[in-house]
Amino acid sequence: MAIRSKAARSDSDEQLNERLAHSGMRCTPQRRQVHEILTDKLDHPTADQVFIRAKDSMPEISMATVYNCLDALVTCGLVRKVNADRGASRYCPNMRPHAHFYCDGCGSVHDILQTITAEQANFKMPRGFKLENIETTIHGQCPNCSTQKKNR
Amino acid sequence: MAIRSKAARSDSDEQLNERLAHSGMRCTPQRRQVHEILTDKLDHPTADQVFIRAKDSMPEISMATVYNCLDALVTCGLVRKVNADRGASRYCPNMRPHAHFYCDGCGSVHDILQTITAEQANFKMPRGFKLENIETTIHGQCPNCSTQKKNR
DNA sequence: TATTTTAATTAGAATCATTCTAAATATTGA
DNA sequence: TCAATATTTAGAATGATTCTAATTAAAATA
Repeated sequence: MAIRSKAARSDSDEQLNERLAHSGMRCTPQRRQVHEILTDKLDHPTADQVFIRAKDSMPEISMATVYNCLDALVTCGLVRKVNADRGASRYCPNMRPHAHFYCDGCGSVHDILQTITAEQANFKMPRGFKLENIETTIHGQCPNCSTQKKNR
Repeated sequence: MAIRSKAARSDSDEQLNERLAHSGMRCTPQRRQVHEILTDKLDHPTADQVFIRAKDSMPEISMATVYNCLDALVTCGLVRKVNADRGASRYCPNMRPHAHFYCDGCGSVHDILQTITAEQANFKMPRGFKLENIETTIHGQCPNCSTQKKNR
């Protein structure tokens, strides 16, 4: 069950509305639903997982719509698409700068609320290359996987 | 045309041989060919591009073999698989620690011979998470794309 | 409000990159 | 040489995603 008040929900709903409108897109029940799924549980689900969760309360929703909704949310800047390998893309509603921890054991993704800024990194870019954004992915073992490894 | 001496080539050939053997794999003409393609031109080609280049001097080679060879090279530690988005994987024979610059204009990938170490980054990992490796991807515009953008 | 325009949803086909399968070849070791 | 093992090959199968065309919904306009 979602642990947010009605007020909090309608707040984020308004923001959703506004952001979509700003990109010339409509706020539909499906987009609201997909957005809610992402903000409810911050586990970086794949399109497939979003589809399964969405069907609970919206049995008619189609996979194509889930992709459309996710795209819309990415386009209007409410969600990030995360790709650590060539597996299915994952979606993250946390738009503050942060790094992603990627468990090489089970493939789970977790936010690490820190980043490396361009200044901090002080990359000497070759002539002509324009640095716009630094993305940091940390690979390792999540708590589950690292204890399992020990006990083998 | 490749700009390396025969001596340099046989050097890397020996290394290839050794590394493959170390992982219990054989050094076949196809693997040699794929390895040479990667070291010849450091443009991070996709499996598809490697396939096209390999066919020049080995018209019989199959896509499955290219994948097999690339896997073999990755497994024996001579090549890295690079994934900046969900497009085709790219392959990089530079095994020294370095970051990748990814041009959002044309999708080209370039090595940046610098990295961020775990110490430098000083990530405060949540309890139980084991950091093993930090991967840095820089997004931006390559020289070509950034001048094109200006002149529009 | 009725009508037109535009956007979004849907199911299913198509596509792309990759992996799998099974048969044919090549290589290594006994 | 013969057996065991690894590699290559073509093509089928898979997984994730995108595309297509028809339908439905929403917004804008008359």
